[in-house]
Amino acid sequence: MAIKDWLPATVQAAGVERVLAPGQALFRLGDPTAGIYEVLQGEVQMVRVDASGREIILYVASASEIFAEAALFSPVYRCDAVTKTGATVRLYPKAKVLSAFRQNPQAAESFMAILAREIMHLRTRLEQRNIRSARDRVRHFLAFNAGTDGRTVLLRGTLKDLAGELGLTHEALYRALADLAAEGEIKRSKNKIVLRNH
Amino acid sequence: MAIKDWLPATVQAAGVERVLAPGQALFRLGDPTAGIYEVLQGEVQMVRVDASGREIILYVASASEIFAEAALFSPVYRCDAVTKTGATVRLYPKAKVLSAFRQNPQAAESFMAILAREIMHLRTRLEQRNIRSARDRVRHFLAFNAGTDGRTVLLRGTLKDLAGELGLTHEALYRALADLAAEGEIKRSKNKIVLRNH
DNA sequence: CGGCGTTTTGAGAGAGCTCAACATCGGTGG
DNA sequence: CCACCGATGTTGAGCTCTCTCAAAACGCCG
Repeated sequence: MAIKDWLPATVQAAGVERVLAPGQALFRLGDPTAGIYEVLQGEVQMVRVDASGREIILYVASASEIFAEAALFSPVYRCDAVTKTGATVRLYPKAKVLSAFRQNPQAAESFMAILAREIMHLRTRLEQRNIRSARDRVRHFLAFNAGTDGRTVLLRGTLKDLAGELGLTHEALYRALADLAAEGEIKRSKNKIVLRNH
Repeated sequence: MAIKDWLPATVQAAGVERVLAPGQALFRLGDPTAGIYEVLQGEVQMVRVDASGREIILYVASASEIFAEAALFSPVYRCDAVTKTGATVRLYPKAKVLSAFRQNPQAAESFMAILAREIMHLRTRLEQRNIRSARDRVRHFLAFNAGTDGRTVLLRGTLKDLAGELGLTHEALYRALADLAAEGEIKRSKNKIVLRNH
């Protein structure tokens, strides 16, 4: 769900773009919250530093994703946001977003719907990770992401990206797909996979 | 975050309890949405049946958890909710909840905050699952769940439960904890674990 | 005490990871 | 048009780590 589909136009207009150099921090733990961010290009890592100085990664936001939603409801950021490779982000100021929600219950409802859907999606992915077998994990992904016909799965990025999303190495994913195809359970095409009932 | 801490009292009063027998369905794919549910006791599985008749599990809700939040924004349920072992749930009717949000922006904001926090938590858990090594996964958990002193982690349930949350077998968790303790990285007590800087 | 669930330790096997080599594809520039 | 290059895709072989199965110690509660 893209920002432009639910964020009120007035708030969208208030968006501020910012280009981050590799290694640069967008905000740090304890900084007063400015608003929510959308990743336009690159990746932004949310990290927290533990007592012994090690970094723990909380989340890695990629292009088109929103992060720091919780900042709307907290006076300060609860972690650091850093980009390793550089990134472009857009900031939607907290005050503008919140006042839009207060004046426009419809907008608030849309935002809640987005958040609720994201929760559902994350829970499903987490459930997927409970599946040990690479093959079954791929099956779970395919079944859940099948289109309206229940059989066709369109692939967005590369298989390598998909491997990351599934928590597998790309080799394991290639092998699982090759096996499933060899046994006739799926049929692979350029940018899609078709499930076959057997 | 318990329901009673954020759901307006008027809506809470409208909650309806329901006892489910083992194997019973709470709702099915396509049923008109009634509202959101809270699990009081037992477990409720959200499942979807794929084209070839296999079940894919989307989520398993346990005691005190809320599920079907997305139902507030959809006319029909998008999956089945079934309990294997029996459960008690409480239903908060959709109309009551939504009207409370419309009349009371404060309540809407609280709900958004809950959802945003849940997203953050889920993302962190998902990131945790990207860690292969049992030991490092435990480290990630401990670092993230350390109290205000950055060193003490209070354990809520049993270690077995924790193993499930971490996506490890209980044996693997026991061994990882034993190793960390043997190397002096942590100190274990009755219901807590203390990190030691070294 | 007896029973049940959690915690703990042991041994073995399997599955995915790691490292490595190679194929394939798309884009770029001579 | 072709050579080159980088990234993706693919396959092979070995190893490590966790899972699985098993057994026993421990703690709690009736």
